[in-house]
Amino acid sequence: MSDTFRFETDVDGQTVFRVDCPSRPILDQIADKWSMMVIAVLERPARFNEIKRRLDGVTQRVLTHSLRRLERNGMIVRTVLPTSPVGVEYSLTPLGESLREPFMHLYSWTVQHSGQIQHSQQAFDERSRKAAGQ
Amino acid sequence: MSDTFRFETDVDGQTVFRVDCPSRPILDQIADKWSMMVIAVLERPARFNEIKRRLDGVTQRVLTHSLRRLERNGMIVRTVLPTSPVGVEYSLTPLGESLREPFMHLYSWTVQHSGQIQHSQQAFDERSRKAAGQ
DNA sequence: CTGAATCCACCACGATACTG
DNA sequence: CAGTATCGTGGTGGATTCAG
Repeated sequence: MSDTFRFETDVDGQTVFRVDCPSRPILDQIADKWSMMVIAVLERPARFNEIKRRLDGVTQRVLTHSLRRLERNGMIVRTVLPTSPVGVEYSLTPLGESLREPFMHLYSWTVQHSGQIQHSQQAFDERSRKAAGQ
Repeated sequence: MSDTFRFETDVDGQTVFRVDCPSRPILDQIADKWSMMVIAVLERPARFNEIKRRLDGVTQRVLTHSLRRLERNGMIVRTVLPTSPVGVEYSLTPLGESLREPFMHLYSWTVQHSGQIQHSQQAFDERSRKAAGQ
């Protein structure tokens, strides 16, 4: 097994996900709604307000923080354009580009199954209400 | 375009992710570290303590909540075993099963690139410290 | 235009204790 | 074994204001 997997050990044929695996905090950061949509939107380079407009409902603060984290993780690059007033363009790095495919698969899955999931949620809540009623 | 996509509109060739898209809250719940690892572990049905043991570092409370949400979303089923003392077995539904592939792709990506990401983070923090120092 | 800074409410999570 | 209940706390996100 690859060396990068050394913190995910097998015990009796069962995979154990260890706390000290380096991928833990990473996974925590990339498994995030806004990160996924930012990566999706950056198929082409875009400026701050364009991203904000296309990510309907995101606040300025949250978008700024998301972009900072993505930049820190090496998935996007931030370029200040020599315009007046200043413009800032965000674009994917090769690393960010390579993340698009797994992200888009997950996103497509979500869109395709959201109806079924909503139905499950309603049924679950219905059962809960009945149980609580008794 | 499919009807399920009706809340993701295109404007001048640009994809806009709308707030009122039904997939929004779903995506928020699915893009979660623990959900991903629970789905990964449930390749075979497993009992509560087995899942807890294989998800190193998860607290009882958090695992319970994750399992409840996954159950509510119709991705896993909870079965009480007629044993003494009582046992509870969790297993994937077809819906949960179909989520395994996109999840595992994303997880593999994370493990494979965590080294590179850590490096990017260090470089970013280094630049930030220098900038702050001035 | 692209943020940074501040205030504040919420809830997610950890720790701990208790139960059928 | 598989939870529930409670408390305390830090972080996340919204709203608003200020700035280069």
